[in-house]
Amino acid sequence: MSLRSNMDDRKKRILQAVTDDYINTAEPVGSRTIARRYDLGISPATIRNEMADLEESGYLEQPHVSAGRIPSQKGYRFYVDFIMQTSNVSQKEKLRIRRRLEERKRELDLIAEETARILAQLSSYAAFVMSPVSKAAVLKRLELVQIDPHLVLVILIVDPGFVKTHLVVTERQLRPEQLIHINSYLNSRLRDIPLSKIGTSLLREISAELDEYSNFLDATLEAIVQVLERGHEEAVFTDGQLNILEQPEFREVESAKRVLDLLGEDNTVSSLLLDTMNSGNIRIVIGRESSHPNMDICSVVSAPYEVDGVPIGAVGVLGPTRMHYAEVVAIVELVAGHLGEILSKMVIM
Amino acid sequence: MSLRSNMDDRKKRILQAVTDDYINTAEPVGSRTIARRYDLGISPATIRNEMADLEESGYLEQPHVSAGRIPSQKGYRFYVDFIMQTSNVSQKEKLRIRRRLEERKRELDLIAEETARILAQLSSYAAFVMSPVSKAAVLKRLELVQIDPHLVLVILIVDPGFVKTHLVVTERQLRPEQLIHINSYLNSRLRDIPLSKIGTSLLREISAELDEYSNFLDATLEAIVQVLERGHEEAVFTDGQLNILEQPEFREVESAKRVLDLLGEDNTVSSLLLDTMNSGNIRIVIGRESSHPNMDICSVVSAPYEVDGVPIGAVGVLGPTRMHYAEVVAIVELVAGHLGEILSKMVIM
DNA sequence: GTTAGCACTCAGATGCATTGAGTGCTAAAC
DNA sequence: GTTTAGCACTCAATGCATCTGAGTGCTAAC
Repeated sequence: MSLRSNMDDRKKRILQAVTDDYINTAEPVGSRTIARRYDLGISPATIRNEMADLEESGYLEQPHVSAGRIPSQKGYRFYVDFIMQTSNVSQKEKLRIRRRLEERKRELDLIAEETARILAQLSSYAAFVMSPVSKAAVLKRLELVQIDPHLVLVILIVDPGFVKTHLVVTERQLRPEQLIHINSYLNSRLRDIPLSKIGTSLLREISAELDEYSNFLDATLEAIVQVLERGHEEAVFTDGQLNILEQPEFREVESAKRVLDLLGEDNTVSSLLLDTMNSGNIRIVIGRESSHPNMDICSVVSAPYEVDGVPIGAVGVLGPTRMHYAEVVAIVELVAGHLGEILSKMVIM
Repeated sequence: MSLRSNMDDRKKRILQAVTDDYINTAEPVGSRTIARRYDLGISPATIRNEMADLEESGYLEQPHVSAGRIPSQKGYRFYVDFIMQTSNVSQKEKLRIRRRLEERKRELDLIAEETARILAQLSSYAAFVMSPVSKAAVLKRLELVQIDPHLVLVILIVDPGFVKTHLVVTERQLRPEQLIHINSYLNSRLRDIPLSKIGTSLLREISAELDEYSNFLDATLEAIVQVLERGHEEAVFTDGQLNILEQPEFREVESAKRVLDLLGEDNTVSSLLLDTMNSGNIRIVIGRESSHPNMDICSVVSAPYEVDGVPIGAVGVLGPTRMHYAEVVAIVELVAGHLGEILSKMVIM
């Protein structure tokens, strides 16, 4: 008998090799594979013997006798506790993640997103909603409200559009009369300016003019840019991709892939919705009627939504050509109608 | 030759029967099926003849010679244009939809939701995030800001917590001094009250005390309830279910179903995350180590996130037992860390 | 014009042989 | 004692042939 412990170094390396390989390939790992892929300096036969030991002590198992080995639950546990070392994420990656977490979505997008979710649930197919396009929107007014000695709430009133708010932390404490001064100055410079014209250059100009407050202003103005910048590009929100997979025609992985890829391509869906918006009517596209090759097994029902009689966006449902058209048409029309109404109510008179 | 048009009434009814049946069953429809299920008063043989005609004129097609018929694209088009009548949605249903569209999510939930999305993307598995639990939160201050003669912005400052804003449309126009009066009165009644105590009954009381403004108050107070009411129940947000399906172990529809159902059950996931939160440490649960039967083919990596050193929630990733543990552990830790930091910054000092 | 009867077709299920990846065991080599 | 080559053995996966049954089209009777 050897004095080796139950789990010597070589066994560890083999367990690691099996686990790593299986994690990557999802195929049972044989002794030859390990001998080839991992430079352990031992022959397949030796590895076989070790693997047999590892199986006996419960770290590996065999799906069937002539397959390779896979880690057992105990094997994974050992791997996690004693073998693996957590990979470290690059600094750049960390920053990117941080930034994404800090990003806030604009109100309009939230509504579009929620609408997509509702539509998907109601229809049991995939749904998408294009958020409103508002080309001619102007900044109607801007209001600064002191929440706290170091905290100011920026309120932006956009017409035709919405009220947006944003919190800004101030380094230096501002007195109320200072805030009022800044507030009225900003209004005099920004009132009735189209959002598309409010870029970094204009704001930098303003910051220079009011340079005594530049410290506070920079943060505020940056917030304004952030809120407004994305205000005039349309975005499409999708939901219910999972519903698609419930449909028997998409049982086969390939056909499901084709459809999901389709939904992934932004411009396909968004150009379809733009068409619908411009047409001003509910539209049903069946299979190859669409120009898109991958759409031959799908149908789409889409409808525009309007504010003050003007179409400003569109919603749609995608399902198999074998779709519950009657039901879906009713739902799409209903949701488009409601969405238009809700948006009209949010518009400042 | 008959004088009948290309598409007489009986053909229409048969096309309708085939389409309806196929929409519901996803199986090619045979003549016997139609004779049995739809009361057309004709025998299968007659239906066969009609179906042969419909196929010749392109409305139906056969996947293969000994299968039933299915509608062609042209068939669906005819069905949509001339046969189907859009079903109407019940009044009750309409209201329900309307209400869901009008609901707004609270800021905290949005952050949790976005975090889940990021985590799912980074890990390529399914991700979930429990939104922060804040049992002892109190209403620190309440601010009313006139945006417009008929529009008031309600600002709620919660400690420890967040700033929430809500727009209220006022029927009657309020003078600035009236608003200030209401504002200070509301503050005197609500300041430092735990959110859990601010219920409809307290607010109704206040409304009665200030009954000259009750019209405006009712809307405002309702908004407050809406914003705060759900403030102290934890919610779990999930994302990346689709990623799960990409894993080869979940190719089989049944096993995928099991996992997706698991993710659907709120309390399974949330109790797991609560455990993690209370443990205060990153946790790896492998296969049957969990008590849940359907989890035997999955692993979960979860970590708490903290504000001021106190765990207030948790995030997690679910994948097959064959999971990239090293990578996922790093990602989960990173995201939990960032989330805690971001939330601390949102807290009012 | 409608229907019953019947021969015919073909996808899908079932059963059986073949193949090959991978094992465990034995005995030789180190 | 440990490692390795050789070999018989196992069994999932694959390919192939057969069987079954749903559904058709055609013909002839009603």
